[in-house]
Amino acid sequence: MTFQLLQKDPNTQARLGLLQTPHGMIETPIFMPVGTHATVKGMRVDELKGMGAQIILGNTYHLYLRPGHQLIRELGGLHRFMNWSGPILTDSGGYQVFSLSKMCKVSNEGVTFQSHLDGSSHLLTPELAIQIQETLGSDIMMVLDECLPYPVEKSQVAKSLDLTVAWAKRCLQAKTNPDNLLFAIVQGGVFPDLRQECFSKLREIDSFNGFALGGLSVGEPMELAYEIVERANSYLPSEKPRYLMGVGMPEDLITCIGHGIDMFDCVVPTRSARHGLLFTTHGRLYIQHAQFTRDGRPIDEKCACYTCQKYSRAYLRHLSLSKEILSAILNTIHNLHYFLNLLGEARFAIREGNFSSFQKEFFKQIQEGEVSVAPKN
RNA sequence: GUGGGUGUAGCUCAGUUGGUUAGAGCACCAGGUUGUGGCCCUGGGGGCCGUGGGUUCGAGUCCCAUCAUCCACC
Repeated sequence: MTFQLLQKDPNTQARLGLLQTPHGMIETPIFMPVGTHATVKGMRVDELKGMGAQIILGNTYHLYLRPGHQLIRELGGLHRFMNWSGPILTDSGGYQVFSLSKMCKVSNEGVTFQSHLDGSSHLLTPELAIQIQETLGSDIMMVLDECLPYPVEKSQVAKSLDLTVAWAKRCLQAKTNPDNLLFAIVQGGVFPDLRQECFSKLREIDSFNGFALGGLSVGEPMELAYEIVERANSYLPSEKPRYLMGVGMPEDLITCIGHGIDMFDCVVPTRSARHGLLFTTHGRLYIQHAQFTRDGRPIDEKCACYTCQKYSRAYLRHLSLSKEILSAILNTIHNLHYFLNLLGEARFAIREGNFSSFQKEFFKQIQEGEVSVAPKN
């Protein structure tokens, strides 16, 4: 059994679990930092481990185009290549084909797209998506799916479902390594009935190691996404892990854990860090704001991260405005620490059986904002 | 010293035959950012048009002087 459900919260749908992968166990609920180009931007792997990262995400689309999956295999596989010995989840490349490539054309066979790097043309099939992920040495692979934008006609979403299901089946058949895990992706846009229909068809195939909810947080109001997640809890099998792809903000994570989600990934902590947006116990803080010019306090007085131990808001503001490399590094350390620590606290609360009060306290502190904004100049 | 060029937003510059309330990019300030292109999107504040005269109904624009600055030649 690869997934072990340890505990369920009495008042919410929150779950505590253990997921076994070829490179080790991970505790769920979990947040997976995104390492697109075989690196979590700005972070050394010992720093990642030090702040409690258990599993990271690599991008099939990017690594396939550069430096190439075969090259990575020649150099010992993705783990050795990037010096990360823990578990790695790889996406299928589907999302990036739709979001990054210059043009893409979907057929039953797969998706033809033009590289955003050099314009070269490629055909990504379900079989190739699996082959690339196996070649990289992924611990958790994702099926190739069609990710539709928002808003989109229901009829088009319905039509897309059959393709996503057919591709999922082909991905399963293309899988050659029994050790690696493979997750299916439930699509269906913001339509609960289509979501359930998609799941039912995937369930018939029934050999996936987990189920992901895809195609959310692509521009729809978060309330709609929450509704999809909440409803999915009723039909997703409790004995398999559930992964909400691409989500999200701290508020989204805490809400969706309460709806039974086990795994998340999102670029928000890392990308926001590079743009100066920091997450704190009391909500978001944009470090470039003039109010921090002479603020000698840390980002978050309750935070135990390296950045908060050593540096002031005033210094971090200066670095961010100067676009210094260290700005991205220190901000990323803080944001990732915040996200990973938040999930750690959530797991603790579930273990203690009081996740709902943890949720309430979390939102209370976020909404309160900062008690004192800045010292007088 | 002589000849020529340039002075417009913090910076780099547009600005039509003289015609409403002088614009842009960058910077700055403030929102946004959800399966990563070190971005991107939206809004905002900012001008004695070097200075002083003159012509004109009307001057950033034309004329004179002056100051600053750059280039070339003595």
